[in-house]
Amino acid sequence: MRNAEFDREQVLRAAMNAFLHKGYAKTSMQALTKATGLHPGSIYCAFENKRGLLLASLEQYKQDRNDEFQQFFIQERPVLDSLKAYIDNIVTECNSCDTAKACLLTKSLSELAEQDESIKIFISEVLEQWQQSLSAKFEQAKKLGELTTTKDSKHLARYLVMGIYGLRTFAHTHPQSAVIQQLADQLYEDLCRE
Amino acid sequence: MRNAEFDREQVLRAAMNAFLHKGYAKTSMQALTKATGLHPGSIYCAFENKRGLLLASLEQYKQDRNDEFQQFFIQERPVLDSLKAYIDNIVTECNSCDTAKACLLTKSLSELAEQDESIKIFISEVLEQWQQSLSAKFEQAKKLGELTTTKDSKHLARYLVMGIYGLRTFAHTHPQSAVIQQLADQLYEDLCRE
DNA sequence: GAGTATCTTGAACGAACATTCAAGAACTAA
DNA sequence: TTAGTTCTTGAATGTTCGTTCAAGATACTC
Repeated sequence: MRNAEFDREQVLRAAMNAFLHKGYAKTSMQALTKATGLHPGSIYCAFENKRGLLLASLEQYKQDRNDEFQQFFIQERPVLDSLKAYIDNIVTECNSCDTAKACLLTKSLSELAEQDESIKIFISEVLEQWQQSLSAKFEQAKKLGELTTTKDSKHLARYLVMGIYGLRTFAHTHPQSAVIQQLADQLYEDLCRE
Repeated sequence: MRNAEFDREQVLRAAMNAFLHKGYAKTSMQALTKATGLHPGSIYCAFENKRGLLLASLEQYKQDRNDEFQQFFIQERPVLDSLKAYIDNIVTECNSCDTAKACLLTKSLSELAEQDESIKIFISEVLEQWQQSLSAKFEQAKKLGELTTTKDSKHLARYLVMGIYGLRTFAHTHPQSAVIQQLADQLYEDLCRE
């Protein structure tokens, strides 16, 4: 017996960054061996092929994003304050370097949805879960009396998700602009209105 | 002397569809020769290379989209009615086949922004012009008393653009869903409020 | 410490890629 | 009809791609 030598999470984060940077098609195996420090054989042994490495990276990305999400709502403060902090964090991402302003899930979805049905389904499910988490937070805010609106929590969550998608795309044409924060503020305001 | 035989617009629309369908990297020259009906030599003679064909396609896409935009506002009716019809048309696109729900500009931006600065600049400028056209319509609606809001027209245009970006991404995970229309309606409502 | 199972290594593979170019076809002008 | 110019054709090119696999290295078991 003998265990693999590499750190799986470390490898997957390196692959994540590579895919985020160049997209799936343009990220060559050569680039992936360089980024991960693994030789081709090891990658194929551990992840079957390039597609498998993307799937594993998406899975890791999902977990990382999930953990991050939980962190924002773990603190003792109004739910809406946590939500605002969560949105503002996304704004910060949008105003940072090119790699961070994109979301690996939506980027991969856009590139591969038409070519790979099962990847499309996987990503759609992850995004749906995220939406449901947000919906639960809106519901919580309503129950605690923080939020007074007649609108359905699920609708609010969808609207926020749509806004965040839009924000990220918008950021591509507006590097480090105060406009992103302005739009995010407007979005938050519209969500919490009446 | 002798003129080229092919119809440039027809060729560019075929290329546009190919790029929209598979993305730039995954659209091979072989696929492009098939889609356009042109032989490699003709493409390289007319557009220099694959990248040149994309640029020409983007230019054509810009013109087509511009013409389409103007059509919505040429009719004699309240500006806001035209705007609503314009948004609803996008909803229809989002609910149609996979190829139509994406925008070639944002799709190419997402794929190539980090690798090709001049393509990024070109696309950013086209999107900025679109935003300004929308801004002008909001301004017009204000002047005509259709819209009563304290908000800056440019801000409204940015918010709408963000919403449309988000709508298109959202549509990728929700094929032919009533939810898209619901979100668009909410977006329009938020824009025209107070 | 010998034997064995597993992991690592990286050169080698065929396939697919963007691009080229010389030969052939077609149109124009005289 | 002919000469000249331009466009079309598609096989060939060199490169890069994802993937394989046999040889070597390493750790565990008994």
